[in-house]
Amino acid sequence: MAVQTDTAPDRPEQILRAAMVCFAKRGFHQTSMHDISEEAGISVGLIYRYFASKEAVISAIAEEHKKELQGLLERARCAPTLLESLEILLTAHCCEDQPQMHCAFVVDLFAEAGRNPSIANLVRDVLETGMKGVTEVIARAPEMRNAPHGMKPREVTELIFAAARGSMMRDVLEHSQVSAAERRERQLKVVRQLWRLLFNHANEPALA
Amino acid sequence: MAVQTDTAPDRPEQILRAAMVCFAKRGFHQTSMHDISEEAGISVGLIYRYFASKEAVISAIAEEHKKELQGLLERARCAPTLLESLEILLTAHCCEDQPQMHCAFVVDLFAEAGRNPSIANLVRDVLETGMKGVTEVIARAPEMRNAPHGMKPREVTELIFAAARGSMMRDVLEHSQVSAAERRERQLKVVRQLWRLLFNHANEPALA
Amino acid sequence: MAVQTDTAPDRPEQILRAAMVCFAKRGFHQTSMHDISEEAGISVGLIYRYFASKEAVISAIAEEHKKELQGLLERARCAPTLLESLEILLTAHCCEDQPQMHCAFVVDLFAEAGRNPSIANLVRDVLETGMKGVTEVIARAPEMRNAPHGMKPREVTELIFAAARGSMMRDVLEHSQVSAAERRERQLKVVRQLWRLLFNHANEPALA
Amino acid sequence: MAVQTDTAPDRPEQILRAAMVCFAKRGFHQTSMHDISEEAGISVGLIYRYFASKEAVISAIAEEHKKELQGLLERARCAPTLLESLEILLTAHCCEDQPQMHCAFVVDLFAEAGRNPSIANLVRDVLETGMKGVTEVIARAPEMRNAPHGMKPREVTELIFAAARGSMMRDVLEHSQVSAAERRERQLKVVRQLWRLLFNHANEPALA
DNA sequence: AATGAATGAGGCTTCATTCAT
DNA sequence: CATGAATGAAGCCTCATTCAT
Repeated sequence: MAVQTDTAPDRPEQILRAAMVCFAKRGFHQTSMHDISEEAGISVGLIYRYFASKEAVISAIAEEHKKELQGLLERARCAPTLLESLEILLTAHCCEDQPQMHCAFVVDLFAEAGRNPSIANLVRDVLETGMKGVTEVIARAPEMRNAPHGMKPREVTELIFAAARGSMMRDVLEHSQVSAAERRERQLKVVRQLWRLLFNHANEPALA
Repeated sequence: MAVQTDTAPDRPEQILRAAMVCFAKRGFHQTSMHDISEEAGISVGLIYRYFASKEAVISAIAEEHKKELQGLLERARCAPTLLESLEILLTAHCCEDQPQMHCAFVVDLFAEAGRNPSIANLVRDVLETGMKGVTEVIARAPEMRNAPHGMKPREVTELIFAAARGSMMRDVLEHSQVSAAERRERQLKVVRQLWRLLFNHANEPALA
Repeated sequence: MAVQTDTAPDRPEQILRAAMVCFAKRGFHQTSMHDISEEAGISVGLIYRYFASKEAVISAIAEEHKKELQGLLERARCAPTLLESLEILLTAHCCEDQPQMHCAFVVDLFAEAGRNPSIANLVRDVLETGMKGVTEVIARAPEMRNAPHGMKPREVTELIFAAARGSMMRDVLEHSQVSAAERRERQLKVVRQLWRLLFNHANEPALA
Repeated sequence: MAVQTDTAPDRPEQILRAAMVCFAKRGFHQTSMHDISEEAGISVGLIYRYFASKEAVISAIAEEHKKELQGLLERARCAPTLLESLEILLTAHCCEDQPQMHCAFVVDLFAEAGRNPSIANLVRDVLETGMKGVTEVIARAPEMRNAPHGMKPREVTELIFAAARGSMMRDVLEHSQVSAAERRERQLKVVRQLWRLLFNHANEPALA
């Protein structure tokens, strides 16, 4: 029924994608509306037809970030083993192709959340969603049964997420010096260490 | 010979303290030079007698952050047990009195580092200093001898720092909702869990 | 098809004209962007849509000055006698109606050229264009054939231009005290004297 | 009687010399009081003990310029021949050693005179003094008796000064590209041409 | 006599936002 | 729906001038 599906552009989507690129490159407050309009290939005024203000764009992006994270969660949930789930979750920020979340953007988002309550609420919401999902996955994991650490699933999740966020912050520092692939490799090593710490039997020898 | 020690203000210090307050409250790019001058109780022009530019103020703060971290490291090195060392290191960002580093500021600093190479270098430098120090502490710790995880000291440090940074990011989200003391308590719990994971024998009972 | 030719203002032109007025009145460095915007009846920001910076405005004016000089040159080239050519060239700065070059502005331009290499290049370019044109006019003039001074066309041009510039500098001193017409009259006298010196036989009687 | 003649510095003189250097280098309005104080090796505040304002410094410099020009005039008056007098007068701006007048400064002075009436008065005064002196020299010159041009001494002076000023403006454009010696050489050629035009018998062949 | 810390107005420039077309 | 010209507040920074020491 819908005509011109390929010629009628989804303006909001187009704008958000452009904004995402700019935000990841320069941060929220270093990005001007003109930057976004240029990246999107449209006029400045048109942005205001779909978003009330620059802040609205930022919020919308945070919403999109939430959806991406939900998708990620879904993929993690479907992974055959717990280790693979964790690998998916913890290295998501390493692949910087596609409309994926760049680590610089996420760090900026948290920084913004520190001052802007509405962003903070959004980010908290995203985070809680993600953590609930992961907590479930972990609670169901057979590895948890023999885990020697005595931590509750939620506690494990907190630790995992903290490590993931911390790695993201680190990545930001080496953004242009290390390739995404290299970072991913390094990150995977850390995930496996964490996994071994958490779920392997203590007497199993480390393999590397 | 120097009289009036109390009336002669240390302008650079005064400015940096004011800037720190503003940066923590609003972030670098949301803080105007006027904000800083007002917070410091001086005129805008006076800032420029001591700092060449706004960026110079940011860099100077980062330098100060480095010194604080070095002091923290010293204290951690002197702690009687490894667990106490880690507690000092990992919860430093929780006490927000005194000229201490606010977590919001640190997250903003990392975000800025993602785009500004000179800031990135500074932060990398600070980080490396901190990590070297902690790696030494860990390498010397008797707990490492019986550690079942097979990780090298540096690897352990990386994990610890990632968790610490990740916690800081989380803190940013709840800045005004949770008291520093509460956050500290929660954070200590995580540290102990991490410590147990890393250094305690699996069959040893948890302490706290 | 283009309607409203009278309501659509040529912004760059409007800005340059306003800037010209301000620069002639106050000099480059005494003129603020606000002065220009006010003189043009527009907002400050709008200037930046058409010119990248204040310096760009100065350069653009210098370019326009070049074009005016080329027009002047054309008119001089078409004059029936050499004397008339010279009168056109040497008294151009006396009539301060129309979008013409004010002498105060030109003196300021040279002063600026003394420190700003990019302006210096522009002015040199303008000057060279003018001098080449005049040299040609002189070389072709029948008066040169019997000229007793033995100077090459280029040398004559240099002298003429020096005298013209020197007169302009003088004019600057009496800008508001003497009318343009008076200055022109006085200037014409000097031109004729120079002309007689250069091209008339000594025994020929003065004309004016 | 005067003690410490060599240790007690003549502050006003010292300040003016420094200001002169700065003005020649950067122009009046690009020179800050701090620039001057630095060049003079004193504090900013001290300048205000001797001069009421920046404008007062500019005026004082113009006064000094007047004195220098008077000295120049004296030397020109003492020259054995008219040609030598003219050479002294017209090439003064070429030697840029000593506390002499730099051409960039003079052009800037005229530009300033175009807007600042008090400076304009000063410059006019200087100019008139100079022109009177030169007119006298010319009136007395034996060359004037046989001069074929029929110009009055004052008219000749006007022409000479115009050419001199015009040359100075030109010099400003090539300030850093041509050495003072080269400029002087070139300038001398022009002076001699002008002299020949004015005072040589028409039938004398040009030599150089 | 001399210093230089301190002020604050003002200059250049950017940018979120509006609106006529 | 779309454009982009236009606005003006605000940001960073400079600088003439003052004044306590």
